[in-house]
Order: sequence, then C-alpha cells, then structure tokens
Amino acid sequence: MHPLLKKYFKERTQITDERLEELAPYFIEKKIRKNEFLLREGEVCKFNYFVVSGCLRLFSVNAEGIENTRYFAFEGKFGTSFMSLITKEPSIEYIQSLEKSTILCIHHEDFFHLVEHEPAVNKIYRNILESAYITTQKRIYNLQGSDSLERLNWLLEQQPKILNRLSSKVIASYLGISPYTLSRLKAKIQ
Amino acid sequence: MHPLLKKYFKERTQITDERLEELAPYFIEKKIRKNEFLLREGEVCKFNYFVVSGCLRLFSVNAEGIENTRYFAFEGKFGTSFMSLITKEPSIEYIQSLEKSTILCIHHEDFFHLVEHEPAVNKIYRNILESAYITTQKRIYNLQGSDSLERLNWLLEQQPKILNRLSSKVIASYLGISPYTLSRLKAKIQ
DNA sequence: TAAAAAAGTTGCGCTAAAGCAAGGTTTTGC
DNA sequence: GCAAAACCTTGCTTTAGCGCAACTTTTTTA
Repeated sequence: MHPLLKKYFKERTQITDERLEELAPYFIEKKIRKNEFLLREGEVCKFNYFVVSGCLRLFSVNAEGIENTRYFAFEGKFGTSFMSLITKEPSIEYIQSLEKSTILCIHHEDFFHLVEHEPAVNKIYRNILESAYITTQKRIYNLQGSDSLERLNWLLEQQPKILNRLSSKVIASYLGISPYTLSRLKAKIQ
Repeated sequence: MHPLLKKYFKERTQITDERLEELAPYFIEKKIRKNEFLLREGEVCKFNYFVVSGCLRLFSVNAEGIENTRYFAFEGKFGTSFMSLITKEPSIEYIQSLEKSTILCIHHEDFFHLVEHEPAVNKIYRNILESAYITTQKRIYNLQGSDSLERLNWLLEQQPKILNRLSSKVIASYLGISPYTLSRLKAKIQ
C-alpha cells in the first residue's frame, strides 16, 4: 500500500499492517495530466480518489456557464463526488485535476463493500463524512454571511498556501466572486 | 420508543423490535416552547435531537449581527450542531425552536457509544452524515451560483411547505437575502 | 524559443440587492 | 382582549460587485 494512504489509515484507525496489505489491491494507482477530467456532469461517479500528489477540484457549471468550485482535494486527502457515489445518480459536478497528479482509485462497489465489512474503512468513511460536514457548514456560513473581502481573508487564514498554488480564476470560483473582483481585492490587500 | 423514531430506524436498518426497546431509554423526551434555545454560540453541544413535532433551526450570527440560517429540522428528522458535537469545541451556531416542539434528546456520549457498538446506530449516523453532505453540497452550489429569485424558486421547488410554515424573516436568513428583498420577490412572483 | 492562448489587471458604466424610513399588519404576552 | 412588540411591505437612495473592453503578463505547446 502507498505509504501516504497507509499513514492516513494509521492516523485514524487501529488497523494492522497485515490487514492493510489485504486492502491495498483495492486501490489502483493512476497518473493523470493537468486539467484532466475524472468525472463530468451527467456521468455517474464510479470511484473514490485518494490524492497521492497534485490536486483535484470539484466544481459545477451554472445556467450562465459560470464555474463554481466546491472543494479542493490536495495530496493526502480523499476527494470524489460523494453525492453521485452515494445516490448512484448522474453527477451535477465535475472532477478535474488542477496539477499533474498521482491518485489511488477505489471502485464504489469495493469501497461501500469495505465500509460495511471492514471496520477501519467504516471509520475512515465516517471520518471523511464528518470532516466534509464540518468544512461545508463553515463554508455555508462564510458564503452567506460575509462580503468578498471577508471571504478572501477567511481563505487566507484557513488555507494560506492555496493562493500561491492555484490560479486566481479557480480561487475566485471557489470564493463565489468574479475574477475581476478577486483581482481588485488582491490589489487592495497589499 | 416513540413510534416516529421507531419508524425512522425501521426504514433505515434491520434492527429488531427487542433491540430497539433497549435503545429507547437513551432518548429522553422533552417539550419546548417556541423560540426556546437548545444551544447558544460558545457553548459545547451535548445532545443530538430527534424532532417528534415542531421545528428546530440552526443559525449563526455574523459580525454585523445578521442571522444566517443553515438548516431546519422538522418532525421526523435529527438535528443538532454536529460540528460542535463531533469536535467537542464551542459551537459557532445556535439551535432554536421555531415552534412549540417535542423532541427526543440523546446525550453525545451515549450517541457516539452507540455509533461504535450498535450497528443500527452506526448506519443511522452514516445516513445522517450522507444526507447532510448531499443537502449541503447542493446548498453551496445554490448559494454560489444563483441570484435571489433563483434561490427562492429553488426553495419553493425543494420544500414548498416551508414558505407557509415559517416566517419570512427566517426564510430570508436561510436564503441569504435581506427580508426586504424577499418581500419584493414575493410580490413579484404572484 | 517563439507564437498563440490563456490568465490577470484596471478604468468605467451598470445592476441586483442592501439599507433606511415610514407605513400597515400580525403576533405576543400580560 | 388589548397594548406593545415584532413583523411585513414598499418607495427611495446607496453600494458592492459584475461585466465589458483594452491592455499586460504568464503559460502552453508545437
């Protein structure tokens, strides 16, 4: 099993090394180029992805063609459209790599089988859902209750590295503001 | 065990009636008045609440004193500040009844004990987190990608009864718009 | 490594929604 | 059951942020 995923399990569960090695074959390593799509709107999501290196983003495109980014999965994190994975319905969101990335893919059937039958994976899944829950609640309050400058400052506080790593276009779509506004805010801030 | 909670379990798990009755004592019935607070900002949340009748809302108050509502728990639903319940940190949100309500309260220690040791509760919890996840993802895309009229129409589609049941003030705070704007939209819509 | 494409910046006008004020209406609590 | 408080509505003014346009800078790719 890839050491980063092993670390992820070890930090969150009491699983043994032997059992971990039995789980390893479920996770298929894949290398992807920058800007490659793992899922498009309308497709049913088939995999859960663990990011070994690089970065994925989840976003949707609204009626006016504007992209809205919901989540970034950096190295050492799981990321997928759980909405589609859980419901088995067509996805309303896209998954795309923002950098050349290495990911571990586990098929949804294998994943949910392990959730039911392997306590460590049950725990991991619960942990993912809990983290996602907390992150998104905070995000809703942020989107609802703050103006664009407050949102940017909040991002700088929470995840300062993001601003150097990702394009302004993508960050604007995460903050729910236009690239113009973000550009003006950046000028204002320094 | 209260029939509504029993129904909730039966619809989501294969738990036996005998085992259900063993779980019943964990859930303490409580009657609360309208506008009563179950949790305030800064307090650590100690209970998970199942709504038998009435309605709870979860909201925060931002720096300008504006209320932002994140979630309504109507009869037959669980509702609590999982953020605080999970992290055991002080809550950033309030829980308040919007109607005279009857609720079943389970203490967080009992709840998480059962999550670990009672498969049915593990399943229920997973189910709550999954539903919350899906609801909030949709909500983020809605808050990010739509103007105020689109947001109102989305609410009317998804939960048409809400508009008659709850005050405009509270609905506005859920939609992330001012009460003035909601009032104008309502005039426009008919 | 040079041309093309994409991304970022900034002035300017425009618009959706906020906020104030003053009115009417409903709800609450004694 | 009535006074007080809270809530809702609507005209008017203000404002944050959008989007175009024109330009510069960075990135991509052949």
